[in-house]
Amino acid sequence: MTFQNELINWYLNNKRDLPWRHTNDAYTIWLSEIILQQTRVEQGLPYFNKFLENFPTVADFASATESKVLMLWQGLGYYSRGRNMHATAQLVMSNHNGNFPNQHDDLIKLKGIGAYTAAAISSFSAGEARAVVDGNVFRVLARYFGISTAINSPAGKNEFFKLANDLLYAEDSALYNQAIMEFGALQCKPKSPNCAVCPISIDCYAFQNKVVNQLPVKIGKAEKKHRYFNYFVCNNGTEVLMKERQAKDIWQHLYDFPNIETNSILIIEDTDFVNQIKDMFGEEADFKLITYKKHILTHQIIHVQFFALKNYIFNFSKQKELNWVSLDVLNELPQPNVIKNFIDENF
DNA sequence: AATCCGGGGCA
DNA sequence: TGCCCAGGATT
Repeated sequence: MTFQNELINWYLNNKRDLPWRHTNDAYTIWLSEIILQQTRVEQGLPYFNKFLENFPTVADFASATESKVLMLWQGLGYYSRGRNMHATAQLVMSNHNGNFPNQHDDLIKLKGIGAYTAAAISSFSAGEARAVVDGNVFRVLARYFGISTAINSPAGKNEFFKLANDLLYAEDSALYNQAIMEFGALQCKPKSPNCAVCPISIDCYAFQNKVVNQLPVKIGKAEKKHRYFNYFVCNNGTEVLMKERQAKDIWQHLYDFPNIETNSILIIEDTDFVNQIKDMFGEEADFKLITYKKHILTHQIIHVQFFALKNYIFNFSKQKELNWVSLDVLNELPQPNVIKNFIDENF
């Protein structure tokens, strides 16, 4: 049997029952594909159901507020995906008469849709002969064919894309694309793949040469940057001071607390720190440390300290993006997990 | 070409 | 702890 037929055969016997596999509606598939970018199926599944329930059509998505979209996205991470979806939904309404595109060349122009997602949507919804190349496909091809070109280098991307498209079973690209991804996710896993029961191990370069754990090759891994956020919790019993985060940084358009970022972990006795606080909150400001959390992102380790603040006077002219928010509606504002968790534990 | 953008699961 | 996940945008 050919490589392609082995994968399809394996898929038909081992596939998971996932909701987005029961439709060829481009909008629904788009929802699933954006949610699943860099996200495990188990983690994304409840979000997919939630979005489809709140926004049954692209028109419903387009007419929502961005804040509503980010609320639904809360906790999933990579929030630009949610913001890009919102912009794309509105563009589909204005430029495509509300009909979600299902052709690769139209899809690739939309915000948040790159090479993988354009191939996935066009293949799954229209049967277009485009090979998907995601993390699973990189891994399966690298191991089976013994390719040691780094998958995150431009040369590697070209090589794997060309190979994937050469291998594509064009008569049913959707079936084959699903098959190779599912095979990577369940059988040819990153850690401890079950090569003992693998149907293609006899022709697998990595298995035959005992280099399964050396493939695929990935380069880079920049050092994580340490940042120190010092949040000031101004809670008067009915309202709390919240800040909408602005452009060019993490958690864009999500809400956190007034923050003094420092270059190292700070201690409460630090004179410069105290002066900054008094400049921000007045001479009488009184504060004490509530808790410390280490919050780890892909490229940053954020050391978060929460301070309770009392006897403060706030000068709104210095911080226009700050607003008092009633505790009753606090859960209607999208927040990063570290903030939401703090509120859940302390309010 | 390199960096940024979250959060969670797993060995 | 380190790596990876149905990647894409930005510089």
